[in-house]
Amino acid sequence: MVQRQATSLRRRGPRPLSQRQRRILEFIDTFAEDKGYAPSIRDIVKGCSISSTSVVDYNLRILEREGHLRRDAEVSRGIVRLGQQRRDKLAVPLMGQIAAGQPIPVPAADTWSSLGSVETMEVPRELARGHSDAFALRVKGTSMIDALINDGDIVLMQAAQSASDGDMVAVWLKDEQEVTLKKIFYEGNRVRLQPANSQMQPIYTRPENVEVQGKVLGVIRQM
Amino acid sequence: MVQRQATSLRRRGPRPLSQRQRRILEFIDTFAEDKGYAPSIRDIVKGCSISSTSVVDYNLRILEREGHLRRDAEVSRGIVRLGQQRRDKLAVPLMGQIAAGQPIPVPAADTWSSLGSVETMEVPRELARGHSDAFALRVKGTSMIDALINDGDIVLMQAAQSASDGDMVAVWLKDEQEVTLKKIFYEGNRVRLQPANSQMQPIYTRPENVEVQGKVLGVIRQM
DNA sequence: TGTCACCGAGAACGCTCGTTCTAGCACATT
DNA sequence: AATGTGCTAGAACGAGCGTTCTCGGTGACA
Repeated sequence: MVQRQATSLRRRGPRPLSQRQRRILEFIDTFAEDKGYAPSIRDIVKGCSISSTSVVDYNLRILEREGHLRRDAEVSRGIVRLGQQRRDKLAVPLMGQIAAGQPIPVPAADTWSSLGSVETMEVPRELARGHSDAFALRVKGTSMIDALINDGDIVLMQAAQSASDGDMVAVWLKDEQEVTLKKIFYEGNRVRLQPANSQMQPIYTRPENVEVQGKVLGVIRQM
Repeated sequence: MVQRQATSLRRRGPRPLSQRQRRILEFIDTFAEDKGYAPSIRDIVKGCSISSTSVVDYNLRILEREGHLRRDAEVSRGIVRLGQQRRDKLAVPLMGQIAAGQPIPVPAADTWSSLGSVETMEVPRELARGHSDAFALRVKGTSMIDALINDGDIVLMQAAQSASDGDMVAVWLKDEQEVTLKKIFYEGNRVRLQPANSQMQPIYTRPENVEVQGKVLGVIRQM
């Protein structure tokens, strides 16, 4: 098991977690979500393919010292996860607005993971369907109305440079200088952009003119 | 300990809990909230001033049978409380479908509080805006498309018999024998039903023809 | 008066589980 | 080469804990 970390990094600040420690944390979460109570140390042994309880105990001490969980001594299943939002909600950054006249502001990896000051909102976990790097945008204007998206709606997005046929995507149309949300279909030497509203007509354009900016995971509208 | 119940009452239906059983349930909740994990049977013995673990076991069996909690056999602290929502997420019952041809199935108070088998989904608490008796419906068909609601969308509803001007409501149109989602405006001797889509025309009808069935709190669409 | 369902008490059995002790390997430091 | 640190392994101890068995008491019903 080669997962050693440079010692120099450990001297100062909170230490990065080893792969095994991250695995344990993740297992504790999924176990608790699944069963409704915390795993025992031997549950973790089995769930993470570890050979001994002492290894788990050792790593749990570290995780407790680093503030990721709390343990009550001598208490079965006394592990309590700390500092994480509720299991069935996903906190996504609300990046700003999406309007017809400008590209969408894609989060630059470190923009909000280090700097935690961006507004976030919680969405049902089912909406994101496993995409943990999702982000949200508030729609400005009614230019997306043929995609059944109104002024003020919130779209849950995932950054992407390409898409598959039928995906609902945010595309930047270079000629028109605007973004729009449409279902995308690649048809040989042209691209069909199909509104979600069946009563509306699709847009046909050249492949060079479209630039996929992200996939739409869902829409939330508050009345 | 005088807490005996009339035997005749026990024969049918869900039995009322004894004082001791209510005490145990309450203790489980406060313990879990306080510590972050479920109490052991001996914790309950101490916390409820009971003299034996078998008494707790006996009552826990009853509580499990009555659906107040779930127990995993042979698992320490394997008690999981059921039927109570967490504080900062909102679990709403997914009542079924809403289609144009039929009224919405309003939850009849006891329909899902006793019978716990209905599907539930979790929504962002902001969406419900304080309405804790909200419920959800899956939209069937594209008849609501002028309200920017598509086939498969989920609408978060609150039962209501009346509405204020500008509310987005589900109304049952008696003459047309269908439900639709519109913004409602009372204009003297007529009612204006305005689609959310500004490109669509409003419907005007007689007040007697409309029957408000619920307010729309929000819309969730999953791609 | 006897039977039965309901309920509580006490004790013992045996698995569950946290803890701890010893040992060993890899790598860095001195 | 000697020492220290980070980490993994295996095993055993002992307390925690769910389960179950026996015994007793109370009230309802016939």
